[in-house]
Amino acid sequence: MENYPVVFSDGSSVSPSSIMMMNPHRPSYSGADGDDKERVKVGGKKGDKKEGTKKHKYAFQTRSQVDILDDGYRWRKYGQKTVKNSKFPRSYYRCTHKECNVKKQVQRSSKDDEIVVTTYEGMHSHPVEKFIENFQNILQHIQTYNPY
DNA sequence: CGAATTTGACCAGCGC
DNA sequence: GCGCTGGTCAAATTCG
Repeated sequence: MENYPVVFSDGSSVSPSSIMMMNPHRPSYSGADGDDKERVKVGGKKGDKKEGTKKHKYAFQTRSQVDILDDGYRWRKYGQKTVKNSKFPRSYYRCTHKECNVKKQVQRSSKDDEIVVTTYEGMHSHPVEKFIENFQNILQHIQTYNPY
């Protein structure tokens, strides 16, 4: 539906570099989009203004029974909504940082509950709180789950 | 006690 | 113009 790059890890062509792209630890992290002060639509309670600012989105489809993949950041769930296309509700997470407006959305496939689609939106403007030395190991672990 | 989570309500966009 | 879907906030609750 969207046009943002999608990386499939359940197939076999997983791209860890794509995931690392949102990791500030990488020197190449800066360059994806210098627009981290994007104005996103925030509810409608207050006088909000919808800016035409483009917001980057990255979707990752992983095969895992755990929807919460620790990527080094802390996430605070701010909502849960049921999607008509899925029997399972979609969870909305947000980075628990002062000025970090990075959002993360986790959705499971109705057909394959083991398939979890994680969509990252925005970019972290702060260093990783928890450095995961086994980050790539986690990805490898996910790939290992490939039954094919 | 503080922070994160839960759940319902509210709002905007799109379709009809 | 109304209704539906999807997305976010806010208050209360629970967890650590």
